[in-house]
Amino acid sequence: MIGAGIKRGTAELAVLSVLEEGPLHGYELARRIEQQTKGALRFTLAALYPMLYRMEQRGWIRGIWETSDNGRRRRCYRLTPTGKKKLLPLRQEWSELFQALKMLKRVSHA
Amino acid sequence: MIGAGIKRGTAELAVLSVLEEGPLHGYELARRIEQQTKGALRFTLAALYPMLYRMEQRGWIRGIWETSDNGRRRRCYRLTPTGKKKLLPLRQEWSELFQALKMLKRVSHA
DNA sequence: GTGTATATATAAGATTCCTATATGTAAGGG
DNA sequence: CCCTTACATATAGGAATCTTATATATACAC
Repeated sequence: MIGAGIKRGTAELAVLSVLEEGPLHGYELARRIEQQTKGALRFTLAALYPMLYRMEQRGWIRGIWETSDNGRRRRCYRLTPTGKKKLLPLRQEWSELFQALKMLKRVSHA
Repeated sequence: MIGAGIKRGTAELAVLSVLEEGPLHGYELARRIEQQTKGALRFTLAALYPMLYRMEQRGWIRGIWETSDNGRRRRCYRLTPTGKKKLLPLRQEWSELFQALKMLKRVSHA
């Protein structure tokens, strides 16, 4: 059975997927998600920051403060080994959900 | 852009999809969703009933009280024309979401 | 010095889903 | 006749996620 969290957790998968490419800070993360999905998936920063805290507390990501070239202070997040291990089962859960919805569609058209 | 409701609204699509096959009451509805998705998608009745009220208030479904052969009182819901019209765009939204998540996956594997 | 882009943060609110609980009928076994 | 299981609807309390709105602060261009 698909867990309860999965149905809402689009942001979780999106963050993990983007961080898989490399470390990033929140502001850029939001832009990448939007760009890579061609604007289809979009998160406000107000939704993202609390999400990043939660994921850090779970040990999926780790953030460190750094100063960029322009002298701006920002928090750079990277995937932890634990977070990396979560990606595959998370994607499988999503895949299950998609298949389940397809089944409902198929039956109703039979 | 994908609307906010879509990411959580699995139950909504499931209910509409199953009701598309024909009128049903809540209890049976829950069983059909579980059966047709082979147990992958499952909703408790406590989650379903409030959902049915909301959908009725929006005019997507309409429920009427009836007495079954065994003499049990139950509320039978059927899709309204408005509800039927919502199904296609809802499925398109879901499709968009799936594609968006696939894009994130594809990029991260490039 | 004013605006725009960068960057993080919190508060208040809505929505959806869950567990737990309550109510009541019908059918079958012991 | 009592107990359990299946049928059937309903509400309360709580958790999680996402939204809008707001606050703060720096860098750069005009």
